[in-house]
Amino acid sequence: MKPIGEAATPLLKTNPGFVFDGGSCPVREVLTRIGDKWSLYVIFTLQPKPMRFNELKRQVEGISQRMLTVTLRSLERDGLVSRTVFDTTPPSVEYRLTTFGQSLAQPISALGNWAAENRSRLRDAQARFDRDQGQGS
Amino acid sequence: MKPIGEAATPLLKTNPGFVFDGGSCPVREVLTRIGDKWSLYVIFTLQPKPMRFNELKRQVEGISQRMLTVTLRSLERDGLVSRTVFDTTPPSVEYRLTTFGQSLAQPISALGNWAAENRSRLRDAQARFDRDQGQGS
DNA sequence: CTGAATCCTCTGGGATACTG
DNA sequence: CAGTATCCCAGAGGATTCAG
Repeated sequence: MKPIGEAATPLLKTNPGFVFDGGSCPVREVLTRIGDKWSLYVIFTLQPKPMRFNELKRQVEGISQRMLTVTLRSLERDGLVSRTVFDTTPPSVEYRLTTFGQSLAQPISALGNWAAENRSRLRDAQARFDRDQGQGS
Repeated sequence: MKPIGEAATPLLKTNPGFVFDGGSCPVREVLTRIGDKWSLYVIFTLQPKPMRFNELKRQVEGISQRMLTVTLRSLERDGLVSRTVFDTTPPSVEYRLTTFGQSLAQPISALGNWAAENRSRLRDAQARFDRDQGQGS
């Protein structure tokens, strides 16, 4: 009996077969892990302060409850986020970035900076490309 | 959708207006663009030197021909990669990173460095998590 | 050699309903 | 409040085929 689900319909892919060979590109490994639709946003949102589930869900508005759960589980599994349960009358769970998770936020910031600085250039290039394609120069 | 960071964006202090929004969050925009399965690898592979299609395909081994074509088109559209056709008897096309593309390689390297340095820790955390889950205490 | 087009599969992920 | 379990669909991407 697996806690997360049967092999047929796994909520989380804790499947051990996903690991590539030892010599694989680490970038690929990392991007495969946190390059999904929500991980980075959750990490970012948790950076300022720990949050509870619903608070987090509100902040990362747009995320479905399922994906928030899945994403948090993944991040927890990676040791990037810690999960603390308070067995109060209304159950509350606090999620917070670990030091490890905070360290990941650094390189992500670099990418974010690049993105912020070059977004317009990117869009411009796209527009030009599309225009040229249409007219055939 | 809606911004999840409110007005406060504590992580990227260097970038005002760095908000997680589908339309205004540059990180999301960039990741949506080059956060696919192959773009980064192609950029990486092209970083040392320009390459032709098949050579590139060999280097990024594992990529399908279709995805290489699609990926290159996207990168070209974004102005990250330039495409030069040599109308020789056996047609050859050279792809090379633009200066713009090279600049993107920088932040990606930061992420890559983090990945390389923390891969074992990541795996360890995953293994521990999975083990704990499996035993169910 | 370079690439476009088609087919088809697999999985990410949203909506929803149900537990404790 | 904090999840968990199903259903289901869109889209990414591999394999294959055709074309310049």
